[in-house]
Amino acid sequence: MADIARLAGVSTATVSRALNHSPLVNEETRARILELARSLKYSINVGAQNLRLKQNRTVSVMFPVERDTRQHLSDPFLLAMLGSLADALTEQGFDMLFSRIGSDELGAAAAPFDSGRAIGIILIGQWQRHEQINELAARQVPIVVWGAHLPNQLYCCIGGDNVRGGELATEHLLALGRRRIAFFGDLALPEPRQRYRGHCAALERHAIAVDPRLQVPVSFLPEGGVQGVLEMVRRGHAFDAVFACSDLLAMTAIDTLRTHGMRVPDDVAVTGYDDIAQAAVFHPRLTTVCQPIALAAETMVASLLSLINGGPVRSVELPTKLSIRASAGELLV
Amino acid sequence: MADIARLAGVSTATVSRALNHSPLVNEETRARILELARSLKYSINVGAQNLRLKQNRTVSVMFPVERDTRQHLSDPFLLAMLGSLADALTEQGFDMLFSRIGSDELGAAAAPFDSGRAIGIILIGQWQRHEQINELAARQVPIVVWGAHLPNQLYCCIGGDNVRGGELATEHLLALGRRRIAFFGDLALPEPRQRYRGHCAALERHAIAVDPRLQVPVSFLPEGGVQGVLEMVRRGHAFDAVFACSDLLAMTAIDTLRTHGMRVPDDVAVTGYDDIAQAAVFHPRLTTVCQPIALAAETMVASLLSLINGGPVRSVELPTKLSIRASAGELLV
DNA sequence: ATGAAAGCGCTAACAA
DNA sequence: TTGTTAGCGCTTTCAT
Repeated sequence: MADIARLAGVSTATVSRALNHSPLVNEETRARILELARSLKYSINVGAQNLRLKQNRTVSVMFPVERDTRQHLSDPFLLAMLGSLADALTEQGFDMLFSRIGSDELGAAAAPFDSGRAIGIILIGQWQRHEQINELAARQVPIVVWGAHLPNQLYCCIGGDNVRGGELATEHLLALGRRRIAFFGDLALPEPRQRYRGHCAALERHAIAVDPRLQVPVSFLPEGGVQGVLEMVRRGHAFDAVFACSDLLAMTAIDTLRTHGMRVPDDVAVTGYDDIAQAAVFHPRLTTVCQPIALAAETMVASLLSLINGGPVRSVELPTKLSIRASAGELLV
Repeated sequence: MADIARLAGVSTATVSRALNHSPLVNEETRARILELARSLKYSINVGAQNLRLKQNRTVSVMFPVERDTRQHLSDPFLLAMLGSLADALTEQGFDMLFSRIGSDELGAAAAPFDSGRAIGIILIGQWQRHEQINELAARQVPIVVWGAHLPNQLYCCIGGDNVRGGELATEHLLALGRRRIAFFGDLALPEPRQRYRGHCAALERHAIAVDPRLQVPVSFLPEGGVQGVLEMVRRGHAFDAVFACSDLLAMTAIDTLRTHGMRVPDDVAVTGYDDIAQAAVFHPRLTTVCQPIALAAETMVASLLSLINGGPVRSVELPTKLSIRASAGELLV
């Protein structure tokens, strides 16, 4: 900027004004300055500008990673969420600072905010760290979380209606005549736990006893589907359906079922969760609970901005619906 | 920082020194300052620090998006690449600034660098913008690109060995007795073009004429696979195999083939490209050309850092191999 | 071992 | 319409 000022024979203040389209600057001077800036490929130093203006247009998006498993980001659902967040933020003129973070150190999720790099945090997944996130919110860190609604939640939480999702999938399986539905999901995590609650509610409505031997605690990693099927086989407990807590799990489960000579949906009906793009072209096409990714991203961004502006914010449970395809069998109408 | 200085009864200079573990500060003073900082949840303002130190630990990752199609980021391969880049950057202690950018405005890809927000750019995909990227490199913008090696390439380019990949897949299909291989990919883009070259080379080696009626220009969008199959059906030109330029394309193609009553691999053998995680659990399991994503990300990050440090940088073609599974048929040994 | 002062690149009062 | 000056939060020389 100093260079431009010297070359244009004006002060840096005038250059600053010209670059910011201030009406206070002479038309001819402005033209000269802009031309100079263009030819020098000059861009304002955003860091210095932010410092001076005490502003910031960067949002930090945090992706928790299970430390011990050294899993890399593999679930297409989460990845798609990331893409939609990038879209939503770009739309609002914000940059996205993207970070992985160990799920055991969620307390450090506020670092980009504390250090002034970002004006707020979007956290994708709460894991078992409800309390730690609550502490951040109590500290006034602007944070929005993708996850399940929990009691005593101080932070703004956006998520699908997991109980309803659990009901929808289970009701569908029951309508198709399935009675022994294996549930693949880790009840230590809030979202699977709520889905399981919906699942049990549906069973009870049909006067079917909840059988704990049909519940298999598997992680969201791709191997989860494999492990779930192997565990059921090991238990030797009969089952005619699988409720998988993600499409990724459903896909690996179906592959493993097939390896073990079980036909899908004939022998075992399978429902997934998320409705990722590939669910529609998987074979058999996945019947799955649809989570509205783009809407989720937009809602999270809008909530965060509202939070930052001191506006009202409420947690939201996004509507959920069932995408009926082939993997659970055809519904006869 | 001024707050801490006041509370500790020292100058900000001392606080700065204490926080940066300078040996010049009294043990007891340091302890008092650190304790104060902890209790106030104080973090150094990175923007100001960068400004003063003229340093920066942020790398910009740019994702081109086709403007007209308003496609959102949907290819699992690209998404996985993003995850691996995040890992590789975190590993090296860098932050990742993530942006979408219209593929028609790649000239603006250097904006985060020009404005001092990032020390370098990683661009995922070169599209038809070879010249524009060359201009950036000529301007000394530190940039590393994922894409195909091209003549007169001034920028550092990391990519798979596309010609070899094309050969591998085609050789495999030929070995399985296929002779009329449809090629799904847009030859206007460098990577598909090189794969096609390898494809043709393999055909010629087997004295099979290249038939342009088997070449279908489809985009990398999910619909590409559908369109490819529909176009082949429309042409009414017999084919017994499909070479798809991505796994996503292969999957949607297989689904569409099935819809049209063609069995895979019995009637039509299909090979994909990328070897994404889901390729292994798709049905039939995808035979596909493997691109080493994690290695790609590490190489790009290492190259960029080397470039920034004025070290030597060369473009790299990463080794490629075929993951043989079921979608092209079983190879009899 | 500590403080005073200058300056990183920018913007906004205030003055001219 | 333009320039001078101060200061955003930090680090570092130089002095003490």
